[in-house]
Amino acid sequence: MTRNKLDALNCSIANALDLIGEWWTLLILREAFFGTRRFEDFQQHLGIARNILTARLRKLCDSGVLERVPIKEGAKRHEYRLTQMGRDLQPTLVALTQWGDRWLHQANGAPVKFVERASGEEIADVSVQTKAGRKLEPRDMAMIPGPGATEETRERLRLLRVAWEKHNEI
Amino acid sequence: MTRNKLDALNCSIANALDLIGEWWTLLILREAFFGTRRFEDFQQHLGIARNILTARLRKLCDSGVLERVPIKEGAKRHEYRLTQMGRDLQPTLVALTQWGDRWLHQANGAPVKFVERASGEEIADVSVQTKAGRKLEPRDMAMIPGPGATEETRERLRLLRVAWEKHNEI
DNA sequence: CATATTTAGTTGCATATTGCAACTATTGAT
DNA sequence: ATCAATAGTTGCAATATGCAACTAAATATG
Repeated sequence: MTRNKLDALNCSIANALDLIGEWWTLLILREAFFGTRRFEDFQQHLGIARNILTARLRKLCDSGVLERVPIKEGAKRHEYRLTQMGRDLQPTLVALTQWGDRWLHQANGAPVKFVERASGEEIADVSVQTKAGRKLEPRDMAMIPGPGATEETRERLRLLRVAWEKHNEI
Repeated sequence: MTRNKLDALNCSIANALDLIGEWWTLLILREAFFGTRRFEDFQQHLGIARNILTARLRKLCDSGVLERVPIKEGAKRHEYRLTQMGRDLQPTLVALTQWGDRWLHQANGAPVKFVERASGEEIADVSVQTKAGRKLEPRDMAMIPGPGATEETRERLRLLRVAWEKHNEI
């Protein structure tokens, strides 16, 4: 995709994918969560082409997901670190990992388990919840226009609601 | 990426992205959550090339994320519907949407709001939690080898733990 | 029932993206 | 001062995507 008419979609997923939806990008970010910081390490762990890695790291830095900082005070070499914006992708990455674990079984089960650092206790499945913490299944969740909705988005959501009232299903 | 050496990564994100990480795929799934079911509707709403849409829908059906069912009893035409496997991507998609809303501001705010259908109450931010429902920040979460971990994965996680003990940060 | 119009693709070709491998310029180590 | 490692860049081949025209079957219309 050359995501050119992207704005027309009026969709935060489209905007997000424009930044982090390219080939390799989420794997680079997974590596970053794994503690990888250096160009050579990303390259070797992932087996990604060097020119592509260059392009992806640049884009991630430009957009603020990673930052390029000196290895140590005053050094000329640098490393790539997650910013708050990058760390904030954690729920997305964990949700995607759990989905993969659940539906795309590795031969012997999940390669990696997520635990609370302090207790060692395994974390819960990432889920959509009310503010009170009640879990919501897809059918219990609805979409309504937000402040940035275009007229087209409003119309589509209206049609969606009408269709729901007929079928009561996704 | 021709994700060929993908297994070597021993990573559920890599496996998941192999299925749903291609250009357009997550946008097609967003459309499906929006209620879109027919080829022409996907094509028109997204503005995707028809041959690519064909390829993506086929792959999603083959892998069980969507299913191809007759429009109505006995009809020859069919539509594409989310399976349980597909609906199970909801937390991932909502998390990604919220990330986009938070960090990639549309001109006027979020285009779409997610609410509980019954109450109309806005949902919470998707987050990583303990089983007891305590919210975990990235620094409070750790990764340990799961049953499917390769020796290489184990070694990397060990190094990650060592590095953590030195720096206490991601 | 015959014909027109939708629908759901397929095909061929132009363009863009990615992979690969060799090359280069610094940096840091000895 | 020399050398190896690091972090890229460059050029070209292989893939993937975009675009527009074409097609066949299914449904709608008169």
